[in-house]
Amino acid sequence: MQHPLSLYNTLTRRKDAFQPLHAPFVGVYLCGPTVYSEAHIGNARGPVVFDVLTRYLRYLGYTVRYVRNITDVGHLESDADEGEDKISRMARARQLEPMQVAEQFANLYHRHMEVLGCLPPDIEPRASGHITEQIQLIQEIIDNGFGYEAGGSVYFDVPAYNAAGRGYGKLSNRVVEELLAGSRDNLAGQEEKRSPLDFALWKKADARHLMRWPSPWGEGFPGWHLECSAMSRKYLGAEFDIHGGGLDLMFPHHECEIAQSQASHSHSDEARVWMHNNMITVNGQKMSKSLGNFVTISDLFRGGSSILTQPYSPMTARFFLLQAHYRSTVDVSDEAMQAARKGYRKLMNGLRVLDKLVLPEGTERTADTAAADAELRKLTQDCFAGLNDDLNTARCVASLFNLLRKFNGYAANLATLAQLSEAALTEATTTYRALVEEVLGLQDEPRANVEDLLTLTLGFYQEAKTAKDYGKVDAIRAALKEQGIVVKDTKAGVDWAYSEE
RNA sequence: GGUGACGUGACCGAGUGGCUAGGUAGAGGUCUGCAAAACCUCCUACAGCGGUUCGAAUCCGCUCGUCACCUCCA
Repeated sequence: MQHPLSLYNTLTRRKDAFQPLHAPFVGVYLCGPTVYSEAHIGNARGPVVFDVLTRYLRYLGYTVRYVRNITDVGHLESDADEGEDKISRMARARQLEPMQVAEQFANLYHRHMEVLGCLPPDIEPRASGHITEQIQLIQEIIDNGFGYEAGGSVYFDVPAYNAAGRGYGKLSNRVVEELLAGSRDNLAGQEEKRSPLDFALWKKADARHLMRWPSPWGEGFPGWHLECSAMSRKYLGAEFDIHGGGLDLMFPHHECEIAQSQASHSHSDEARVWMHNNMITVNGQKMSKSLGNFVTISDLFRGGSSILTQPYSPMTARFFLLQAHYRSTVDVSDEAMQAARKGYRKLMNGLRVLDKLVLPEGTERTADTAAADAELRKLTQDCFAGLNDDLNTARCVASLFNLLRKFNGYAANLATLAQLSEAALTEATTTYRALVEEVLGLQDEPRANVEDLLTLTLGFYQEAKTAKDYGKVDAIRAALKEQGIVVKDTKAGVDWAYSEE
């Protein structure tokens, strides 16, 4: 399985050739959504990027196990409130069972991911379903001397961990002393912590808290970062290949995950390669819930938000995201989305051109096809160069357009295909289709309205009938029958119905 | 304050020191009943100032500007 795929690793701050721990198997974990509200388009970037990554790894022949969690418990609103988590809060506000809130948003998320062309993960574990595993992880951390119980809660002892030489902050390039100097000390619950850097592994649930589980330390709920450490270990092992997430999760979330895994019996950084996708921006500013400058995925498809005035289709959004490299910010605007829409359609039109590239009968193929073959092969190989260079989908898309221009040129004058060998052409068209559809995951999105087309056809039917052109009338009837449509001539005029055969 | 990014043409967005990224928009042309699509040609760049180099968008320094993380966040 020789290939030159290299990936940028946040942990080493370098691009390195990708080497699976246990080829041909590859384990990928992506931090999934917290299902307490609807996702916005910024939240879609990670899933789309890692969908392309897992698709490409599979294309390269690896057997991928892709795990993306659902967080339905445990993320605190902030340390300043009474320790109620987001889902509880939403459930209380809407008078719902907390799991009902989680389920509704999880279902919506799944629908959105599907239309965005993201294949479902192989395993989608929920935090609430892995309380036992999380409790066990906490116990291991305590046993290893890096966690302590205080007032029914359990905290991770960052100074002790760091003193043991484990390098807290190595992922995000942070120094414990500086973090201490810059930390705020006016946060609620702080009095229980030995150090302001310590973070909760288990939080005691107060009387109001709806989501609660029994534990050796009393009734409570798991800390923010624990689920990913526990669930990735359960499904991918103590050490696996790739862990992904948004750049804003790097600290503290991923830093804490690594600390937890190192401090548990896993004694690992969880993943060999840590990948972080950059943010979507609006006028240069990060799209975020707290800033309020976000467009929900529903609003994106529906149109009419203050940021995007028009609706944009799921595939337009996907193409838009893939036109930028995942480690760059990407700025969203109507103008940018419209440009993406046209680019996407151009790429789709390209798919329809592929099958037409056939040398006309009777045309002699040129004896020496070396020059044209070499040119086409170069363009074909260019498409992989981008992907292999840290999943640079922007370069890949650009190369596909270059290849497409060539295809369109041939399509305009099929006789010029004589300059090419059959093999080079097939290689190029196969690559184009595979990269667009299988790897980038861009599918044709039919724009035509079937009923409108049908009405149009029935208009021609009526004309033919009036002209007593019964040959044409029968032809239209037969063609529609093929589609499961029967034409009905009634006194009121021409109508149609679905065939009941 | 600490840490880390980034400033590319009308817009978005790639760029490994030397070879036109690409998409959208704009201009001209081919094709065409009209149009669209497609193809060909063209146009507007590398924040500023220095430096290293035969050569810098790409390396170094300074200045200006923008942003991110340090608090939940993809």
